[in-house]
Amino acid sequence: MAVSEGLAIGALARRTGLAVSAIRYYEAQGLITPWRNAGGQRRYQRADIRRLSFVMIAQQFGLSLPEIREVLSGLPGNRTPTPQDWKNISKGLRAHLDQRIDTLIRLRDNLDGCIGCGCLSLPKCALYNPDDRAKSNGSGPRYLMGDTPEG
Amino acid sequence: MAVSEGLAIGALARRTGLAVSAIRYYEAQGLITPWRNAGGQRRYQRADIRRLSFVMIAQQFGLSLPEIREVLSGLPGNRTPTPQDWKNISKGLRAHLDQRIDTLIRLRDNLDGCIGCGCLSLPKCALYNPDDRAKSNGSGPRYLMGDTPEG
DNA sequence: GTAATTTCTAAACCTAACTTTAGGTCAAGA
DNA sequence: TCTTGACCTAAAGTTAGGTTTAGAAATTAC
Repeated sequence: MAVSEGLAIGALARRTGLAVSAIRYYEAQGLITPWRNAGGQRRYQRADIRRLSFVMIAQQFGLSLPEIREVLSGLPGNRTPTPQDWKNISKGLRAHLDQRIDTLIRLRDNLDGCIGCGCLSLPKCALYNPDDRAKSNGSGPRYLMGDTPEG
Repeated sequence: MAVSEGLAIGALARRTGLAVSAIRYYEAQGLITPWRNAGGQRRYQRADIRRLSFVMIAQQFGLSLPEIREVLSGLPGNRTPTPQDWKNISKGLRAHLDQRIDTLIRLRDNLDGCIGCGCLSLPKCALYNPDDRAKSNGSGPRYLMGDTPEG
């Protein structure tokens, strides 16, 4: 089995820990592009192990598959990615992760002062209208914990 | 409209920013329990505004609806919750959030040293076999970014 | 050469968290 | 009173991220 023959999908699955069905699904989502052998079976490059590993890590960081596809598009298409190539696209992940951590820390720091404060009066509260919910729809202001002060 | 008549579902929706359909869904999930008026329509207490606000905040913290139901079960059933009641159940949220933040910070601190390091050799990597993925199935070791060193 | 694996495609199924639709009832205002 | 808007139920649809199934073809092992 020459190297040029590539990896079968089952071998790639064993190397990455992913299910075969997941790998085919990722192909359908444009995250990985195998070629086909004479019999029509998928064949993968060794570099695809790293590619799928990157997908798994990025998922843990909270990126959706379309977002991961976007990040991966920063890799060179005409050659096997180098360590520097991976380093480059990882910067975007880092920024994404920093932002998520900041948001959570901000929420945490407001939890005691808000739910726990005893006033429960809100709109003053910092948990009022947080980022994620604000962008998710346009249906007017939201009053988290938003009873009127005397409520 | 006496206070004892309670809030209609549309009023509750406006006060919380939630969709009417979402409030009915939460009822089906056991998160909120309105009574019915003579005509069979749902009626809510003013305290339910705060209850739903709590649900929304807990969701942002990453809790599932069953988990939130569990947390809410710590509230007294026989009277309107006091600020201290809310403070008490918020402690569980705080712990949950602390854990999530720790996990993300650990992941972030390993990102540069792993994807970005240039070696890409892994299983040595700390991103290898992280918590969430490890518990999610038993299909053997996982080699995130797991090419062999010469790959 | 034959048997056992593996792989193939397409389509259906799954969970979470909701929304939408359809057809009908209730409530509030002029 | 009448009309309009709010509300009701049940069921189906939606999105993300996959898994499962079924029947057929390719590959590998002996």
